[in-house]
Amino acid sequence: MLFAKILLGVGSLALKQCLSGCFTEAIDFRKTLGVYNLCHWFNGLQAYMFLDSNAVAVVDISGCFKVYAENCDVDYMKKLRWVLGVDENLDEFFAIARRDRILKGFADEFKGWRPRASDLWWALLVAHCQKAASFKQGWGFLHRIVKSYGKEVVVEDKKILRPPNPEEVLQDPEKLVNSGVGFRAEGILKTAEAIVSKDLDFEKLSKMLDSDIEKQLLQLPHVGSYVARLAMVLALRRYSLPPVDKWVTALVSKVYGVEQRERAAEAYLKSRWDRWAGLAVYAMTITLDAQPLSIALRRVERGVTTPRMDVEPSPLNMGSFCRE
DNA sequence: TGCCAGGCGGGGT
DNA sequence: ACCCCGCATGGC
Repeated sequence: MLFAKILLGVGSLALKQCLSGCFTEAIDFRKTLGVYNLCHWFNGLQAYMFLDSNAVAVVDISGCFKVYAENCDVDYMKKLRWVLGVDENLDEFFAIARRDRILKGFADEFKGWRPRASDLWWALLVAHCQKAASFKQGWGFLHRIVKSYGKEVVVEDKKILRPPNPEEVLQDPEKLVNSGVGFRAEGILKTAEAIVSKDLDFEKLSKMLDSDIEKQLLQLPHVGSYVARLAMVLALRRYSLPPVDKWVTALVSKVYGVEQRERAAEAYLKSRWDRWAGLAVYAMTITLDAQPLSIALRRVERGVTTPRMDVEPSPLNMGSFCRE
């Protein structure tokens, strides 16, 4: 018994294989797995995805997968399909994108891409980290948070870093502060409390209308409409309310000639994209490599609106964080 | 060296 | 319904 514990290592879970198989759907798994994924979880060939606190899926770019969990009684196939967006029909979104000045190229290159859904906690953490920060700075925070807590699971004899859960962050808030998140720490901690206390609950939210989900999220201190809506895109696949920040406002204003105000940009995005406005914003950040505003604007002017693989870090290429 | 950021909240008008 | 500032750090 004691020997077994030592083999497993302190704090690591003993996971067994529950599922394996291959998807046959026409999905571009390389892009689906690669977009906005940290280097610990995607290496260009395969990705680790956390389906819940006790389950990890290993998915490769050909669409083959294995699911490891403590307990195989859960319907992990359903969770995996949700996380990968296998059953999401984006035809309408891509039809609008093909006629759009910014997303025209994206519509061609990313046909077959599906946004991965992250869990609500990670989605909110990502959103908090993007407040008043460039893409590079924001994802730098996230990378440091994951490394600083250093939580691991063992999958296929390899130790894989996983994000700290909200309990672990509340237990040791100093690691959060030491990750350099600055004033964002308070909002992150309040969000963690709400999730631990079940005031905020994925199952509850997923039954609600988009506008009601936003209202619920806005109850949290230091969560405004940007953080709320980005989390809705990332965790709930709800796209009707676009997360509008200064970057998107300036871009929309320049490209479509609308007044440079958040309200105007939002109204324009909703009228153009209807229920896909949030996904359109997300796609804009991907296709412009989440470059700072001045560079993004220049690229749109020159018509360079598909990702450039030499830009690093970018949503498609986040390996540089691991090499810092 | 400084200055300021892809947001929020609390203060003003 | 606006505008302005501070917030704590990192990045240029």
